[in-house]
Amino acid sequence: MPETTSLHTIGAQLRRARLAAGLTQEQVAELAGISRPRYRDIETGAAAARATTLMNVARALGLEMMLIPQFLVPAVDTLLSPEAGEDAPAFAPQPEPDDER
Amino acid sequence: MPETTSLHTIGAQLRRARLAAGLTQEQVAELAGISRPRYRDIETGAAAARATTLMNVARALGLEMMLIPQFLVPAVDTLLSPEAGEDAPAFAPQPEPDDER
DNA sequence: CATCAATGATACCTATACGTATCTTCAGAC
DNA sequence: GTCTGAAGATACGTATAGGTATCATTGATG
Repeated sequence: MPETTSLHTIGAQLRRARLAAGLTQEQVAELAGISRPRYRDIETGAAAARATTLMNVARALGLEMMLIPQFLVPAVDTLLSPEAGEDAPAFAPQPEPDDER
Repeated sequence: MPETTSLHTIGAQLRRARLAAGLTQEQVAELAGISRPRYRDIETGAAAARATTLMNVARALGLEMMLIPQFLVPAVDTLLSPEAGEDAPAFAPQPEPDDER
């Protein structure tokens, strides 16, 4: 997976969280202590923020950055999608809402 | 929490994962596509890597970077420490092995 | 129509992550 | 003792994240 894709994935997740919280880019940027153009770059995947910046942005949106052992990722994914789970094989491909603008 | 602390926390986690995998700094650096001095800075918390760099390093160590809703962090923490859990309040302060060198 | 807020986008400057090279320190092995 | 590998540390040049300012576009509202 090219890392630009990873950036887009992270950005899309941030955007979903931001819209769910009813915040503007400017508000999130201020909460995270960065400028709006920079937050925009992060959300659109145009730039790779520093780890500390990403953590600040995530926290501003009620998210926390964590490093998860790969073999536990499916279990965590199940936690993240309450409605999709229940009788899923716990290793489901994860439909990915794909809110790509 | 000052962000230098966050960097130290991440670095300590990477170090634990690296030692558990029996790898040298040089090997992890090469797997992650960065130089040894740079990996060292990340592991010691001396520098804030880019998000993409951190993701590459994490993957080299069998970890995955994820953004978790804060209210789910305790649940995920429980997943991460199977032996510590069981009868813990699920909101335990997490003893933190504190492998700081 | 005009107006305003939110977002997309560009340019320029500074701060810093990153690569490369180099040196030192420490712990084992011999 | 020497030798060797892993890790700590520094310096310098380049690439890029981040700040500030500015303009354009879109959508809603009057």
